[in-house]
Amino acid sequence: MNIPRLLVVDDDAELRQMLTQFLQQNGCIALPATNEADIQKHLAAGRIDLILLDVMLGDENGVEICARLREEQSVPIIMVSALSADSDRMAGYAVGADDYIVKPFNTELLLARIRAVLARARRTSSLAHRRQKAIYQFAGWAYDSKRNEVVSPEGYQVSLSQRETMLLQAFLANARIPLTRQEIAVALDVTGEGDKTSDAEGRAIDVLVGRLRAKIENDPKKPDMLRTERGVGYVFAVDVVAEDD
Amino acid sequence: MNIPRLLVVDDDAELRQMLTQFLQQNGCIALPATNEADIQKHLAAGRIDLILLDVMLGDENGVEICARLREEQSVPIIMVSALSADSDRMAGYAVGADDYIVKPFNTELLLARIRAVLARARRTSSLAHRRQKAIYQFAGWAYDSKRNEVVSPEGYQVSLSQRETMLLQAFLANARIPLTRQEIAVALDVTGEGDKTSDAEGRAIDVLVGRLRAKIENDPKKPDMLRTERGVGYVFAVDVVAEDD
DNA sequence: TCCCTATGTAACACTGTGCAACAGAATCAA
DNA sequence: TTGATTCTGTTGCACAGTGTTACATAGGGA
Repeated sequence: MNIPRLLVVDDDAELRQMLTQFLQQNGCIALPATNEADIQKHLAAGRIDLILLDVMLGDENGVEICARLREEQSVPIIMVSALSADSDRMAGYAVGADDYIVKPFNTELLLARIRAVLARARRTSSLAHRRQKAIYQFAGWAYDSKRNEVVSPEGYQVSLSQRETMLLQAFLANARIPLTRQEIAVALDVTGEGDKTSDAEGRAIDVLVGRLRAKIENDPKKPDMLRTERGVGYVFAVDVVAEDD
Repeated sequence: MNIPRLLVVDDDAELRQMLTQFLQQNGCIALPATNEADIQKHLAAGRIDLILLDVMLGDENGVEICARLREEQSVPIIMVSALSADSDRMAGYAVGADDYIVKPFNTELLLARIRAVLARARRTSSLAHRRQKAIYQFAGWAYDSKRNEVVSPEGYQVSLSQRETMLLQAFLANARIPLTRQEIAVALDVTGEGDKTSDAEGRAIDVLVGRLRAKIENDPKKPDMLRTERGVGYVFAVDVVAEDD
């Protein structure tokens, strides 16, 4: 198992220093950050397993930052705050924080919660770091990722374009989980370079989904597997069996 | 979007009753349990999205149960306890609890944390143990939650919109229990992000009910199943049988 | 009976989605 | 290189899903 990489976001230099040091001593890689721009930089630069986010960041607001991060990332976030009022905690949870810790906190407790969140993320980890399986089967279909072939239940071979293949892979890896256009765009943008929003804004995703439907749905007009979740995105609504090679 | 199914584990009958009722009123399906055997039974019987686990269970110990569950299941667990000492919380997190709530707790906060954990699980979960009741039968009708199809007694297939489906699910989960508009609005807004009152204030619910009636009632003018409870809300006045897949 | 309130619902407006048609980019064959 | 073919994003339009509004109607008490 890899050493966890944490991002410590706090505008109080002393506390930040203390926290990073403490975490380093406890087997983590702790990177300091002071504002949203910092966070984005780190996220772009490399893997971050968890963000420790202070709610009060001078002129920025941790809750808002958390909400924005959630829109595009699924990196776990623990909010840290001096505010213990229920309404504050609820605000934290509402924007998708994974946990909420009130200052001053017992450092051991902090570690325990970090471990809990990391363990959960690992247990359920999604798109990114998952071992590549070779053959996927779903609803009679088979997709061989090695040969990049798709075979229908009747035995016909269907050829998918590169883009369609990537889309199918994204769905196979997230069977039964609704994906937003935003998420799909990110999944399709493997380089991580391009402007992730560009795809999601237009209708490119819709059209692409339509094209995939045309190839793998029995009746593309009434999608059975690749369903629309209005106002959300799309779900691959079948069970997928993945086999090692 | 499915209605979350929670398991409320507590040996105090009164508290258990209060909790399940509160959760039902807030758009969840809440199932009561008193001990580990109960939990195992429910897990084996059908889909459970989250377990609310009291730490003190008479002669059993919630922390140990949690640890055992963690070994084989990845179902999210929120521990509930009267103990607030840091060491106790750490014990909870150490065995893999997703959250830890101290009694007495604000019920709104409880809801917020349940939503947070559910949202997290939904975002990332990929494991396939979403074994759920697949088919509901009522008054000759059948609703297949897997294919999301409704079939009339005569065998005609009826297609419901997403919203209508959610409404039907809410009624199926609360057959014979009158639901207020407020409760229905909450059930339709499982994510809890939107303003829950918005739906209930206007006539949106009424219109939606009308549309569902138009599709599943024999004579929509004289509703047989989906009855109006004047001054209260609506009741689904038929018995519902749920079958495993 | 009248009156007031709750409910039913048609009509409308707004938004999200499906998709055909088009155009530029990429790939391939010769 | 040229021309054909395939891939892929964009655009525009039709339509479906859903909430709102306005008005009709039903219930129930005085």
